[in-house]
Amino acid sequence: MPTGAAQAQLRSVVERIERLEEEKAAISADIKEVYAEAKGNGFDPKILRKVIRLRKVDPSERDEEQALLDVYMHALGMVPTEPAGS
Amino acid sequence: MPTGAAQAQLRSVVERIERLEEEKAAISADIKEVYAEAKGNGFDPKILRKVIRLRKVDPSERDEEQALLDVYMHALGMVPTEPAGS
Amino acid sequence: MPTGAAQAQLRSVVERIERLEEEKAAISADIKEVYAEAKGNGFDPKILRKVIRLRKVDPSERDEEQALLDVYMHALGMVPTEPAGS
Amino acid sequence: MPTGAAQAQLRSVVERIERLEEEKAAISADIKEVYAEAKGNGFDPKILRKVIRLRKVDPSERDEEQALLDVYMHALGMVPTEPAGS
DNA sequence: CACTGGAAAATGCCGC
DNA sequence: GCGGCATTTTCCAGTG
Repeated sequence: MPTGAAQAQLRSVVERIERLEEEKAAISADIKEVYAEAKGNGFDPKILRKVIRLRKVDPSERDEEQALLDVYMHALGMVPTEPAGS
Repeated sequence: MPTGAAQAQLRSVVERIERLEEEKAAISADIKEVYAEAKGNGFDPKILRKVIRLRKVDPSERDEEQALLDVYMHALGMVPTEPAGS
Repeated sequence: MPTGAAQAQLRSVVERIERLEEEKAAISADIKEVYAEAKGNGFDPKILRKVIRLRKVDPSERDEEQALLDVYMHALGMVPTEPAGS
Repeated sequence: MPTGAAQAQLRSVVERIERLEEEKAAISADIKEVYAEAKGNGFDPKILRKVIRLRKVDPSERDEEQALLDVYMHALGMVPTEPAGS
């Protein structure tokens, strides 16, 4: 393969990534700004983050947490024959 | 302040943040994809990341850190990575 | 300060850290071994990790989760007259 | 297999792992402490970490990576960090 | 053997 | 200004 082609490809890759990272950084800045603004309006950013985190994990937990709970109960020796939640 | 207003504000904040985080996640996925594609074309992702990181810090700072690193290495009796004969 | 002293100090620091990291690595290896052994006895390592993680977060959640719940209720518009904060 | 035996085994596994993780956390704390102390004595923790990382990878490998990095940097028109005159 | 997921490390921010 | 915390990024092991 011609070296020049590889070089062009490398430049392309690097530039694309850098471009995307810029966009990402911009979004991160926006998020930070929203938190700051919220803080200015009297909301506690830390708690805000927690709430948002909770909202994110809640849906995925629905099916997974249940299975995990069973295991956890096993570890404690509390194995009811049938899990209550249907 | 009316409680209702605070509530509306909170909802707005949370929704805006969640929206932004979605966008951010999408960009992250894009970046990952570019790395994967580059890897498929024979580029080493690890080195790629290193280059991109280096490009982010301005050269003077880079030199500065390097100088300090050299000092530490000397103090420890380490040879400061033989420069690849320019 | 005499350069020689700084050099000696640097060596000391580096050696102490490296020593500690060795110990840490040894412990990590032990942990891995326990997981491997458990797997050999029919336990699923992945689930095992999850249980252990759960056991770790549980205690801290006790007091914190409660406060969080309040906030979460706020987010849903269920605000009691007075905010708890001092 | 008797359930009771499995249960006992599980408890044993979990307890052993938790014990080891405690020890590991203690060591991590020690390491942090050494870094903090070193910083108090005028050493740059960031560079310190870099040196220690470098000492971990054997020199041949280090050179190899460096060579590849140089190739990439050249392809991108970056000057490969002027070596600090020996 | 590549990929996904999780653990560990490092960087940056926030509060004191 | 510094220490601590949270987030982010990187690395590695397990898995298909």
